[in-house]
Amino acid sequence: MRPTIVDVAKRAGVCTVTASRVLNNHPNVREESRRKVLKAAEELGYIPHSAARSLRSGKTTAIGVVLPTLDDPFMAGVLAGVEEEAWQHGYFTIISQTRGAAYANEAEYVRFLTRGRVDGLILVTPRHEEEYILELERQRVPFVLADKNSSRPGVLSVTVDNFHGAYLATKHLLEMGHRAIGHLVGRPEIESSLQRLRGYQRALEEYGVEYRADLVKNGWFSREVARESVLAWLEGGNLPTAILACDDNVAFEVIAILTRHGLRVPDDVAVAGFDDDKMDTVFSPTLTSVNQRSMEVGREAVRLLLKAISREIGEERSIVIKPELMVRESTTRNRRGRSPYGQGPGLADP
Amino acid sequence: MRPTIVDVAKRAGVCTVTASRVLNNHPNVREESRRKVLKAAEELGYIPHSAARSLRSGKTTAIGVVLPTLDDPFMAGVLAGVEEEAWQHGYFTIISQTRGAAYANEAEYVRFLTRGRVDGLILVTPRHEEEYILELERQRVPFVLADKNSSRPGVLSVTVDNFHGAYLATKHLLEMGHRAIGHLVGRPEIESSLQRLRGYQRALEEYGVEYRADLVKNGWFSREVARESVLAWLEGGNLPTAILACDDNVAFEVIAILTRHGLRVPDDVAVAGFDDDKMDTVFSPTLTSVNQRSMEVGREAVRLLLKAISREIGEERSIVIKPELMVRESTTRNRRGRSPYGQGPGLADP
DNA sequence: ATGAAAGCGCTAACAG
DNA sequence: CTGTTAGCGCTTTCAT
Repeated sequence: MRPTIVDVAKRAGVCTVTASRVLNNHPNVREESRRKVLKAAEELGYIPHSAARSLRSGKTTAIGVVLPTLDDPFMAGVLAGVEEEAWQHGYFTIISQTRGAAYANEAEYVRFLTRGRVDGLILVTPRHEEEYILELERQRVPFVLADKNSSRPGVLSVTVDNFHGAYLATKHLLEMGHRAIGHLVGRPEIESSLQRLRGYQRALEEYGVEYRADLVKNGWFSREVARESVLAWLEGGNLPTAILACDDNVAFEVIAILTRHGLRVPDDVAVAGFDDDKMDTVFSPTLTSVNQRSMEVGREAVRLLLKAISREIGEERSIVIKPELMVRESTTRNRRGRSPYGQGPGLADP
Repeated sequence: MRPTIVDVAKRAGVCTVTASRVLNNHPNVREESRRKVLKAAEELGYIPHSAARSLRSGKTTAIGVVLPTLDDPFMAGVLAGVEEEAWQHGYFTIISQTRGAAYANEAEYVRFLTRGRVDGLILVTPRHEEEYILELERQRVPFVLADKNSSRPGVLSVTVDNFHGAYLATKHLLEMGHRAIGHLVGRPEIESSLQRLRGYQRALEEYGVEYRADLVKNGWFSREVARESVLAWLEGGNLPTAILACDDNVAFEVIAILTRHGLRVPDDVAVAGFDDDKMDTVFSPTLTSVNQRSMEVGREAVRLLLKAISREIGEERSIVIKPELMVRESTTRNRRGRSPYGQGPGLADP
């Protein structure tokens, strides 16, 4: 049988409470006792039982993150920030991915983690809010929403200023002289996608450029969908001179399609994306993109959550991260000419 | 205070045992009792306390995955497979990333999860094995190593046949007529990288091509390191006619450097990578790559782990996943000519 | 089909 | 500085 704290205490010749104190770095323990307990624990290969500890103490020293997928640069960034910040504060991070709507297991994961497994939760872009946000509130489980403004007031959240991101990118395109600027929208049911659309519209307004519905099409964070949209523009003869994609993956696809149709980026059409993916600087033209500072989102979410856990929440219930625009070749005319070595590899046919 | 099972039982007018039975779908409960308990639980917003449940039952219905990073297509694939398979068997998946050697928190995460949080562990490419594998064995914690053959016999593991993957790729390059084939090695301290090196060597042997030490350089899964290696070849005048990179990220970098130096891929130098990254088919030339079937790795790891948890381990203690070679343009001479629309975007200067 | 009693492993509160 | 007592919330006997 695996050793318990009783075995450790027995072996060290002290009572379990003393052993517990040593194992938890409490003060007021004689040096000799401390030594003996640690030695006994070491010899027995003792590992404390988390469940027992949590049950008694009411603490888990863990925070949970629930998100739809891990195969995404934004998510990876958030998680890196969460892990780093949590670790610094002595917390472990437990991640669960719900893998999309197919399973609809999001609520189950939240419930699973909620009681006794973590001290608080970070929900990244939750889909079926309604189902369990209320429950979390009722249970008084500390939680923070990341990358989504909750409709419920008072809910803690860290969001990227998507409006501002799209605004910056669109403004940049306007300043480069573009007037027919297309936008491939992520998903109409996702709040952040709508905010980007508004940021795009605002920039147009500011420059006195009329909003054209035919220049706004579906992007859906999907290459296939984006392809259809671009093809529709091409066939309709109303191809914009600049395109703001919903993410870099889609932006790459857009560049590929345009290139295949004999158009050059950025000379004929400028293209910008979202995410500042690490691939952005590998290929030519390098991709102009909105950096959402995802690690910062993760870090702030943890800071907010830890405050909620220790019931020190102040005024600040909603943190907004300002994205940055990374201007690169895909939107910059008169780029430093072609490579002196001739044409490099282009983009692939599908 | 959050409701406990006692509250639920009281409200339903039964004892806690009956409530527990209902909540755990035990048979032998009158339909009326069942109804009453479920109603009470619903009304109170009851969520069972995981820690208490685990402490008593000795089960968690959760499996843990510990891995160094999430920002990697192989890891994302493994995790997708794990989550899918585990969910099908009624298990939750808890993931922890240790974020590299910087923290050296790998062992701490393993210990943290080990007792009372999960029923078993999947360790993906563990770095500091020695530190805790022994401990896990001693504690009789079921665990499976993924993507790494343990030095200890009897340890459960799922590995990609890296030897075979590199062998397939090298053989393909040989069949395309190449004789000076370079290899950028991942990391000499990682077993899988060494296995790939051996697979590469074996293929050369089979084709009677002599192994040249000068054609094997550092890749380190790092763009910077790969760049140095390629530059060394260029300056040394011993550039191979084909290069097998340690992963797709490095392969992209290689293509970028070669292109910048006026060389064309695959016409002057063929390039292949590992991972079958989703970017492989976006850019031209599309990238030939070894698909490691990472999802399958994850699925098999779960199957093995669940057997270990239920103590039904049979003969099969070590599963080997056969990778597949995805042949694409970057290694295929006489590719279907240039795009009829002229040169597409090339690869970027750094 | 239901309940009473016991205790999983640990630590907070108190007493010494 | 150390120990005794109690009990976190739940499920597993074992009895009825």
